Amino acid sequence: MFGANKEISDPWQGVTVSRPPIPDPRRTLTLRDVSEASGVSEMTVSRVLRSRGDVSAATRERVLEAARRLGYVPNKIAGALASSRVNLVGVVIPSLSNMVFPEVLTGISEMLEDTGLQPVVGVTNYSPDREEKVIYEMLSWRPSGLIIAGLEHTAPARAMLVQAGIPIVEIMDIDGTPVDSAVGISHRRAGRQMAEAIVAAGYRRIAFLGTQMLNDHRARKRLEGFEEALALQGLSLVDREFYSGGSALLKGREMTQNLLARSPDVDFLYYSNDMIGAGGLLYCLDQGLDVPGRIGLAGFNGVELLDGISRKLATMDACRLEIGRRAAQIIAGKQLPEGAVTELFPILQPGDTIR
Amino acid sequence: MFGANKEISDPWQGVTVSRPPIPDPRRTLTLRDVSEASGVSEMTVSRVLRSRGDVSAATRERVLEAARRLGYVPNKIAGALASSRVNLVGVVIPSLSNMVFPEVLTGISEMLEDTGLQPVVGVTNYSPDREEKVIYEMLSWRPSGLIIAGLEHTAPARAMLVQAGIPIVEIMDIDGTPVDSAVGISHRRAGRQMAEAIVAAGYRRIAFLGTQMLNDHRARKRLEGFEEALALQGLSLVDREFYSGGSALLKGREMTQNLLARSPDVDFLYYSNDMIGAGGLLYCLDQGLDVPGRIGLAGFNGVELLDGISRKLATMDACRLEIGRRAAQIIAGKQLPEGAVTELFPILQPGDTIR
DNA sequence: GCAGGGGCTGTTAGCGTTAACAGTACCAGA
DNA sequence: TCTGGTACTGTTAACGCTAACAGCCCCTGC
Repeated sequence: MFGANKEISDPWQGVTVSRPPIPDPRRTLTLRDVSEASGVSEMTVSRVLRSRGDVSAATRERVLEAARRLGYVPNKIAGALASSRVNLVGVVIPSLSNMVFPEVLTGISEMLEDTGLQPVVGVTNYSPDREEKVIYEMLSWRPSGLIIAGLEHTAPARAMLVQAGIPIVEIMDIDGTPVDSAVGISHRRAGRQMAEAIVAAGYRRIAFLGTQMLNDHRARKRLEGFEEALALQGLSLVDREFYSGGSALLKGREMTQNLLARSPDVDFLYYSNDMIGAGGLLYCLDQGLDVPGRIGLAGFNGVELLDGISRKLATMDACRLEIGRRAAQIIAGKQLPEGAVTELFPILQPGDTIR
Repeated sequence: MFGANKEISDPWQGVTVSRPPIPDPRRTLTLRDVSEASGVSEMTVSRVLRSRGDVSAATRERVLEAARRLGYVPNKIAGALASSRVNLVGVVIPSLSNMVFPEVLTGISEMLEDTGLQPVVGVTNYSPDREEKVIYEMLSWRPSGLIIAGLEHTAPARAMLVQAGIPIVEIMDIDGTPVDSAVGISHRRAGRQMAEAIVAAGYRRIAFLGTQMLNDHRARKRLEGFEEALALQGLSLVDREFYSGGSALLKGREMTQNLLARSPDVDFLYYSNDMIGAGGLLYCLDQGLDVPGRIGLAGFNGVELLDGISRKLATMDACRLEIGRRAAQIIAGKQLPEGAVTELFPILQPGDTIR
């Protein structure tokens, strides 16, 4: 079959002779077409297009010219099957609509840039079942590695990850046991630290406002750490308010209004993320409340996007960019060892909302 | 080769006999392994796992049990090559870090949900060269369709899209000639409409604040339409300020401060997007300026995220969710015809910042 | 009894590429 | 002159799966 090249003297003649029926002009091109158009074997074309092995300058030029003229685009499906090498890295994250994961992605892409590896994103919407499906789908493309947010997965999902035989990096969180390696921060510790800072600043009647989502384990762990540290000081949350969905800034405003109406004497509001925290801050400022004197506020994430607000919300940077970078490094085999936990340490930024 | 099943009576015996070297326990599994483990042919396993064709309930159960037990994950690379069907839809967008494209993606995923099609995202960072590479990369996976932001592409990129032989949907913008089909709004018209509304409200000394990016064609077209409409009223921009990169809210604040220092008598600020518009609004409010009496403001995009700010910024919804939905529908072959331009019409939301 | 048709399972032949190996031609050095 | 190498090109056999077809068995209806 591949011997057809032998019969060809004029490459153009070969094209029509060797294809019995009328060649469909919009059929997608193969290496074969370029091979026939340039009068060399498919293997040589393959070598030219991948810049692998020695090819004479003249041949290379002829092949490239033909490929360009025909508009040939290689078929990676076939290439991947033949070489059992796939330049894809799966990235499984819960959401794209808050600002945190896009930044992680930026860190990943940045680090993968010069490796020939390409990230492929899958979104789970914080649903464990959906995550399981996304993992299955991703693994079925046999990627070179997988980066996945969080340490909590369904049992089958975990089994798939173990079985996959590729580097797996669980990101964001390190409070748990990774399948392979992990890069992130301790959210429990982050919650504790914030609580300690708040209490040290003299606040005592503290409330929490956050997401309802059962599957946002990182938010849950922060709250657990937070309450744990309060308990050590003999304190507990005065009130709490949960939300789900909707516009974060507006939700923060509404939740804050509700909570202050219900518990007017609280002196600190701890939010599970910066967006709702900023909404709350805007509300407090609109109400003319003395921030941080009468009431303090803090969020989480260090969302740069919000820097333009008149008062800077206290927060903790989640090291998103760095997490993305490190995870990509592990997958790409740069520097870092696999099978280990890389802990990063967020910095508390007191901003203007803690006295 | 595939006849091996005939020799097997005990499925387990077969496994060791038919693989000359010691089978690597962590080798990735194939249909063959499931076939041997369940005592049926590879084809039957394939049928069971794809629920295609008739298979007896007993056999199906046996196969599924074996697949589950082994932890088999099908190899889509091989499947796609054999069936020349790929359930992937390429989505090429310029950025993930402003809020607009994630929402488009949401619309796309939502519509693709029940079609078996899966979006794969590529980001170009507003670089035409990068876009060309991303398109090449995507097409080399032979996706079922491609959704791409904008109508402006390099010549080779355009050629590739034409050649690809798959449905191509160019989204966001319709001011130009699509390769195949397009779904979007007229940014030129959007700019005109906003200018008309501003002039109708009595503002006369109008300034523009926006991105510097040469390759954000939609922002450029909005500005062109805006100036065009001003010209018809005998007006022109009093001043303009550009930025690139950085935190949008903060940038909006800084730009506004600069511009007002330079041109204190402007009475309207037209921003190229809501984020910098919101930053500007916060600045004006902080300065105690009378909005919208002394000075009016408007942005673009209808970013819901910002709804919690005390004063609502005038804006125009870019129909992002709907654009994503329609584009996905075209790719999936639902309802809409290919090869056509679908124009959507954004609604001007005057908010609280136009008098 | 037998034709015809489901229901179920297996076999064959690729899909388009690349790894591994097999040349061939030519040149340098012994 | 011959040996051994280098530079270049071609051939063969997969990669893991599915389309297409080829059975086989059993049942139904005449």
